[in-house]
Amino acid sequence: MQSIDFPFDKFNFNSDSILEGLPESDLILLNKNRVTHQYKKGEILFREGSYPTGIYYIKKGKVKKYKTDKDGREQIFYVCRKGELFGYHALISDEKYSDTTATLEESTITFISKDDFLKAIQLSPILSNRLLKCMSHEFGVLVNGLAVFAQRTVRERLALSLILLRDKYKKENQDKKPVELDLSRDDLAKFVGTARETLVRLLHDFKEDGLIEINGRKIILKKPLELSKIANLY
Amino acid sequence: MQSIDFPFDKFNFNSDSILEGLPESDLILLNKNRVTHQYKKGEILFREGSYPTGIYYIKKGKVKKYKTDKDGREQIFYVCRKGELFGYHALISDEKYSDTTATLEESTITFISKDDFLKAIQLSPILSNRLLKCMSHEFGVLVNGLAVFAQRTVRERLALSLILLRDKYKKENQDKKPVELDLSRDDLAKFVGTARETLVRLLHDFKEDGLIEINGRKIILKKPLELSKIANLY
DNA sequence: GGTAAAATGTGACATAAGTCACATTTTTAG
DNA sequence: CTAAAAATGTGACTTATGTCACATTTTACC
Repeated sequence: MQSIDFPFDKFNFNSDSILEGLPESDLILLNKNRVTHQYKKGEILFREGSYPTGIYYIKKGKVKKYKTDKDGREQIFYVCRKGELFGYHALISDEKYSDTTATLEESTITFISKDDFLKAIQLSPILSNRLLKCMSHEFGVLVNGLAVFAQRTVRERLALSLILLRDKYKKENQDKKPVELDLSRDDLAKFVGTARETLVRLLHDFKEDGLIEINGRKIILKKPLELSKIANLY
Repeated sequence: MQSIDFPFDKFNFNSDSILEGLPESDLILLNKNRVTHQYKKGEILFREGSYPTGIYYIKKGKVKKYKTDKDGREQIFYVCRKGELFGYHALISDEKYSDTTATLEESTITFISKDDFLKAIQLSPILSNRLLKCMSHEFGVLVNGLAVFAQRTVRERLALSLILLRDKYKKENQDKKPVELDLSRDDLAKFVGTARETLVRLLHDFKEDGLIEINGRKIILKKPLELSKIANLY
């Protein structure tokens, strides 16, 4: 298997770092009223334009964050995996959600109420500093994403997307097994930012060139290094 | 003149709010070693990939924030005007700059050193809270920008860009005079995310349709309302 | 004030990528 | 197990937008 040296941090939020190893006292505050809930695939956690009531933590599963335009076209701009926190921006800025978030697969998600979270921020400089650091990092990630959409071709974006998603679909303790991307062509197209038809054709080109393997809906990267060259970022 | 009800906040950072009316004690900390400098048009304040040494505040003028790709293509993703603060993300996240920032016109800019700024954050919960709020807001702004690049046509993006830039080029105490966008075709093309040739042709279409007026490099919006319809956002 | 350099504008052409209309395969549910 | 629904794949066609190669206008500067 090709190993690959890729700057994932330029494209990944780092929200795991917010709660990880937080002092017990802070965790107690946050966990006071937390509720954990099981979601089926495709369930919406919050919608763009609605008001936040709390934040979410993924114990198991994955969610997609996306925008829907006037004509109903969906653009996925981020996929959160296990361990990530989401939904805190709108809450902190006291605004409506700027995106919609839905599960990509069956997921277990913990909800922390608005009051608990805001109180914890006020009382814990550690938490507040971590949020500052995390959101500063996110700024760069989104700017990089924006540049990709503005400057790269669909083919380049697909190559990049496959690399980024492989990282998301990596399972722990399964370093031996190849990573299988398990999402619909539709969702992949919405992540890449293209039409499903175009996506399908490009996938077959990549397969022809031996860069990927396709098993039904599942995609396995055979030559991530070549793909990163096609992404043409650096 | 057409008045226009447009959600500018969805596309503008709000960094003015960070320092505005900050307690005197905090300002003293921040201003301890500040230096104000005059810049000519086109000067670079910092480059993507370099390490931050402080933050910047615009007393007069405008700067563009942009990414340059492998092939040298520039994508402007934000224009800061008088009163805005910039350069704090990389500093807070302790990372390299994710973009390059350069003056768009002759500008007067104050520099606050890294140490002073970081110390002020540690000592002032007000400042730290404002930064949190501001960066949460910026998240939504960048997500909106990303969606625009992923989903809107060049024509739509140009209409939107003209509306957003008019707001940036608005002069205080000159509500009577029409706002003149005074930037090069090249920079406008880089902001819209298109080729200069395409931009020029679309501008002439808009002129034909009476939506804008062109005086040399200067552009005046005659029908912002129509333009906002063309932008096709809501 | 005149000349070089930079910025702007235009025509011709190429092409990446979207759309539409179906065929085929896979999944779901009764 | 089977029918219906959803997801996937394919061919034909259109078009928005980029590229190249210059003409023209504006700006800068000795």
